[in-house]
Amino acid sequence: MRISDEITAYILSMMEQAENGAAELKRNELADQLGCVPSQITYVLTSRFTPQQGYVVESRRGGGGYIRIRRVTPQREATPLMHIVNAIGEELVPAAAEAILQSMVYQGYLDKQAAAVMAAALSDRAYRDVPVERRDRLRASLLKHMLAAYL
Amino acid sequence: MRISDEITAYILSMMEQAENGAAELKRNELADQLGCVPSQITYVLTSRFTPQQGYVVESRRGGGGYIRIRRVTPQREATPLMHIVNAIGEELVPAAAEAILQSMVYQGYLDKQAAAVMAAALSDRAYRDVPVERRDRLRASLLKHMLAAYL
DNA sequence: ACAAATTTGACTTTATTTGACTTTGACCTT
DNA sequence: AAGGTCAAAGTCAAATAAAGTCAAATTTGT
Repeated sequence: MRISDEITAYILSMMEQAENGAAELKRNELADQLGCVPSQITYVLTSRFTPQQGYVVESRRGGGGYIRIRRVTPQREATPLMHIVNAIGEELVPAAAEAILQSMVYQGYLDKQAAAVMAAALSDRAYRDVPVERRDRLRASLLKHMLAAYL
Repeated sequence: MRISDEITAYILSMMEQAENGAAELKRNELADQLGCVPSQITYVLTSRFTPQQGYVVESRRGGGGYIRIRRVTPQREATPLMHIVNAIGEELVPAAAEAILQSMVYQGYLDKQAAAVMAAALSDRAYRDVPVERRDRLRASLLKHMLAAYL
């Protein structure tokens, strides 16, 4: 069995145990327990606990640091919102981003102010320092993360 | 648990207790009570009770010295949001971004959900494709644009 | 066989803790 | 008034603790 699957399973079971549904762990400690290098934990987090999959990950470095993983959608029936999140690919052109936001507001999933904030974060005007060819990827990533946080 | 968090909690509870809302303490005494070195208190003060986070710290050395921590309630009119926006420089590290959002929520400029959305857009997690050395610039830019849009 | 996913480890960055040393202020003493 | 003593608080850098990054090496699935 893949070590990354074991890590995934372990985290999932931690989340079930915890009464608030959030798993909190120490990267080095867990790596040690499961016999892998710490960066393997990071890998699992970025490949299996993404916003698209309905998770939010927070962390802190330094003494007393930690990693916390929360589920933001009720696991079974995905909100229509998550459907949309899933439908967003790896890249997102500005017009598509606009369209998604507008339709979500229209359908009542998003309030106007939140949509305005997101629109600002998805506009090329905020990306002066980002090379043009990277912008659509960044835009897609930002939208997914923001939507997950909005839930 | 982090000793610095304990110190923080202790100070906060002192502030609640006091009828004027200000905590007054003796550095060496408190360090002794909580079992840490005195400079640890200083560390907590500079890392968690900054003006950015809405606190003012005054102190006096020498015999009969003390440290007083006050929460400064910003008068709304005097601090038009745009000032804050202007105060954000060209670069912004994650911790500073967090502090700004928290203090704006506390001051009632931002509702919690909007803050959560912004936090998601300011987290390194959303920047997988952005080179590390460009992230702080992007973060600053995004926050400014989002705040402007929120108004 | 090849592309995608995983595994590994060296290196970087951030946060906290600790302690030796410095500065300041109040109160004495002469 | 001048200086000395001691009780604070301040400074700063080293030590420690943790998470993040990145790219090379390996494994897996088609």
